[in-house]
Amino acid sequence: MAKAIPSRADDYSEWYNELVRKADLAENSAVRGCMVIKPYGFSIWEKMQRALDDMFKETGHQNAYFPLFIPKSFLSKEASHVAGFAKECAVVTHYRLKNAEDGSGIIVDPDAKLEEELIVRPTSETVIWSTYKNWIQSYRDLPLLINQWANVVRWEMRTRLFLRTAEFLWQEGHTAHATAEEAQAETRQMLEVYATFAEEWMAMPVIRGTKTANERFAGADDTLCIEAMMQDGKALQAGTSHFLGQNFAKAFEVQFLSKQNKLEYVWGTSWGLSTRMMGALVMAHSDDDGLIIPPKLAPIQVVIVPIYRSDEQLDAVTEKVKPLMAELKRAHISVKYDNSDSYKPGYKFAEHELRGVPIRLAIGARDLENGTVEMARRDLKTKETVPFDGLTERIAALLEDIQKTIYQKALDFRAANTFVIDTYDEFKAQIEKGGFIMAHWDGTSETEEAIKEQTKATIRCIPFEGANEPGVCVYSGKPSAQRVVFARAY
RNA sequence: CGGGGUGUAGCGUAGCCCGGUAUCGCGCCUGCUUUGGGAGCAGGAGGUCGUAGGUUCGAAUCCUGCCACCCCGACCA
Repeated sequence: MAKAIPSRADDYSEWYNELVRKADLAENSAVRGCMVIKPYGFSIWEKMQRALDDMFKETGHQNAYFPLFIPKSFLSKEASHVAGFAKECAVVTHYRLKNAEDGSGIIVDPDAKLEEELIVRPTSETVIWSTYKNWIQSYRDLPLLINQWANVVRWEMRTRLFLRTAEFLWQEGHTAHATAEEAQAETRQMLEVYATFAEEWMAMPVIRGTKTANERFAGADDTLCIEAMMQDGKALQAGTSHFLGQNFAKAFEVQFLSKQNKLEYVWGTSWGLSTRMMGALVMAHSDDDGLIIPPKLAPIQVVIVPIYRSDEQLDAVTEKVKPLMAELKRAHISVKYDNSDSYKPGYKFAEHELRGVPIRLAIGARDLENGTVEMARRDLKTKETVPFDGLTERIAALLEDIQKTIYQKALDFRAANTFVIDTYDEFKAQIEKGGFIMAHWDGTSETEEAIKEQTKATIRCIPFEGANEPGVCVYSGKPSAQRVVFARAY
């Protein structure tokens, strides 16, 4: 039978799109640039949410919710912020529909025009800071550590499932602090939360670093990010954490009285991580047979497929499986017994591989006789026959091993596709082949722009670690203090 | 918004150049046999060919407008 999904090597975009659809994660909606996240895809997102939310709580944050609509005037208060988002905003201008007088259908009632247009939030800094103005008066009100889970809308020219949709789900943290140092520490701390999430939960290694001025968030003094490498060698920005300085505090007049009884502007941060991570999950680990979901994020960690010829055999297998399932659940391992009679085992095997279930068990008459079970791991596609006794411990250990193995595989892939380069000719040749390029940069926007123009490569980040040797810029030959990460990006 | 491509059954497609109301596969329904890697056979249901016009005795096919989607660019998490 033909492969369900095109090979990664043929056309990476096609492979990605087909996989997202076939694995039942999401599909295009009838609404331009939006997507429908299907139940299976959403269950993975829920696991991501829970993991992140726990880490936010551990670091002292609370959840809240702010409005979807932003009065136009709010958005214009911070000059660089509005400049950054103006081109991609959905705008509400009316509040009522009516039947057309000529009977041609429903039209917007021209009499129902809003006094002031509402913007569907592309991000919530402005509504939130206008609220913070009322919440903060004293140093005793600080720090204010708030997160919200929400949807936002950015009217992108070109969309792509999970990676860039007109509407997407995310969390956005917005904090206010008494000092710049404290806000900067918060920015750095939340980046580390994201990095931990990416590496320990998603099994996806990331480079932590700072964005250049060109790539900085609109309204921030400093933008930190984590960058991951996808299997086609392109970079994906997986999370950002911004130090907002006093920009929003000044724009929204958020001031507090300090211990010294001085009126001061607060210092802000914001940080966000979106459903784009679902795309990252697909592109970081999957193979031509389907998804490979890290065990820690898999909605189903173990699937059990019974092999039988008669109802009696099925009953016998079911009796054997029942106590095992109870035991797995006690060990907090999620398990599904796929006893549907509609499909044959081979079909079920392929289906669960497509969906990325980490471990598959197959049990038939032969196993009942021998006290064994066939255990298959999704990541390496290997299988072995193991004793039924002690299965729970074996499965727990294997889940951990799979989590480690796919992380290591991604790390090795990144290492094999990261190149230290010192001449512009080599730079241009390598960027065509993909991967990360560690090169010196003179620190100017002109050089960054010129390289982007000529090679489509951008500076993904100025990494915190591992590139701290002086040299000369690969483009201009001017002095450089450290190497930066160049790549083509999503 | 520029450049390219596609729109035919739930999904994937042939037919279009050279007009005569539609091909094949998957899926779906029924029955029997199957079940340790995507089952086999037999029978069956399902399409105003994206949409609106035009040309013609006759349009999936030719012409024009519109719409949608995909890929490449600009924009971006």
